[in-house]
Amino acid sequence: MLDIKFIRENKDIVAAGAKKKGIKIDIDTLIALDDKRRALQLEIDQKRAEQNAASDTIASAKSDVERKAVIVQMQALKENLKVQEEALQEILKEWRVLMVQVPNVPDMSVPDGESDADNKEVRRWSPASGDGGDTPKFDFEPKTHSELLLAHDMADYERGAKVAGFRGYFLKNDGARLVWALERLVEDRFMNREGFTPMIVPSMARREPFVGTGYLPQSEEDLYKTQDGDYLAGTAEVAAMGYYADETLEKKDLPVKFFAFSPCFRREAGSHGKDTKGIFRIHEFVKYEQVVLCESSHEESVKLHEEITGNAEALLQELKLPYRVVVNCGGDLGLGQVKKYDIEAWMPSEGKYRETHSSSYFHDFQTRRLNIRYRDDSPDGQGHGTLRYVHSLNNTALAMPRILCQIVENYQRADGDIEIPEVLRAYMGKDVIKSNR
RNA sequence: GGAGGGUUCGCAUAGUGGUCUAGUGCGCACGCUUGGAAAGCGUGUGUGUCGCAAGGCACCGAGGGUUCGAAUCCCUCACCCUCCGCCA
Repeated sequence: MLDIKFIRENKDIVAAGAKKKGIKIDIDTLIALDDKRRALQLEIDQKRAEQNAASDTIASAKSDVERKAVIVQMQALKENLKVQEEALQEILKEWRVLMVQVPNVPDMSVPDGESDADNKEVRRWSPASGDGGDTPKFDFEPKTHSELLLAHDMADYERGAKVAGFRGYFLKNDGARLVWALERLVEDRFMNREGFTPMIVPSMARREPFVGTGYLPQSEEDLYKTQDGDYLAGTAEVAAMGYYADETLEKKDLPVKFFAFSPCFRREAGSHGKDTKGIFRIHEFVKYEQVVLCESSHEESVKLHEEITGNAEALLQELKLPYRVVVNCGGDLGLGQVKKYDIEAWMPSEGKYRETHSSSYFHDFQTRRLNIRYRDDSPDGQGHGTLRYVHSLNNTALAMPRILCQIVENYQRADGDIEIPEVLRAYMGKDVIKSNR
């Protein structure tokens, strides 16, 4: 949610931002409606002032006659007031519908474009050549992750579908053990990093935090919903952001950094036919997410955005997976996002980089909806500072089992064996996953 | 699943239809006092919104209703606590 004042004062910027994101919204209609809202609110306030004054008169009236006269007057006023209040309710209803549709304004550095095809590469890394790394070459035809997992009895999709339906899966043997090894790796790395609070957060949550984070009402069809009206979250961001909803934080405690774990559920509506083989795109997975709240400053947001992006890159570098970072174009940004980097790791079987991490910042778009504030230092060093909305950011730390796709494909050998990344060997207790020759 | 109690200005409490635009205590801020501190005394002490300002309006868990007027009465919901039942 943007501040209506900001929208009124910067309607051209807001309109241009929406256009860049490819979102249709008529700002003039919203402002015209807001004019009505303001005018009506003023009239109602004046009537209420009259009513409040009369109330004192009635209470202190010397005679019943006097009292009666004012009451009759107020009865008439009340009828009038009621009509206006109902009119205001109608306007507010419409106003809110429009307000939650207004997207946040993308950063200047976000490239124009319609879809992920228009995202711009920022940098590349590969274990062979480091920065500016080339895409790796195989001297044999690389198998797909789906084939590799099956060949080593690390996954079972048929029984997955039998039990859990389309996109259902079981992970077995070294497939399951790789996930557990990765969990321990990422936990060890983030617990050695300053400032992150480890959290296990709810996956099932009320509607409010979904609206607060910007997933609702726009993406209703991407979410699973329970018969009690709760939703299953596609990311720990939802619950982690909800954690401090309606609270005021201390400036000295900022930035707040969560290392949040949760199961994730995504309906993948509209992805029919995409990535149907293997475990790249599935309905249920687990993820460690970095969620950050910081003071209300663009510079601070940018600094932390680079930091949490770097955290994810460090992990991929340790795993020695070739990757690139892209800056997402306007059309590939979510409603609330100001800027987003996707990190994509190399997928040899496809000859493409595929997304493993998504790192974005929102300014106060989410926290305005969630009502998360902090008290700023007062300008003169005395008394209270003003309350401000914190800024929010998030990035994947590690999502599983998706990362297995890139691991097994990049670490496959001509003989069919899969090497285990060096950093995982201690956790796995071996160096190689042997094929069943 | 059943029964009861609760949710008030940072904290604790008062408040059962009209001087409640919410009292008191604690805390906090500033000032006085003091050699310094404590105590004491005094003043102040939320958020949002409209307004150049003076000031107005809204907010007593949330949403509705009754009334000229609601923290207070009625309804619905959320959460917390206690007990009973069930379960781990």
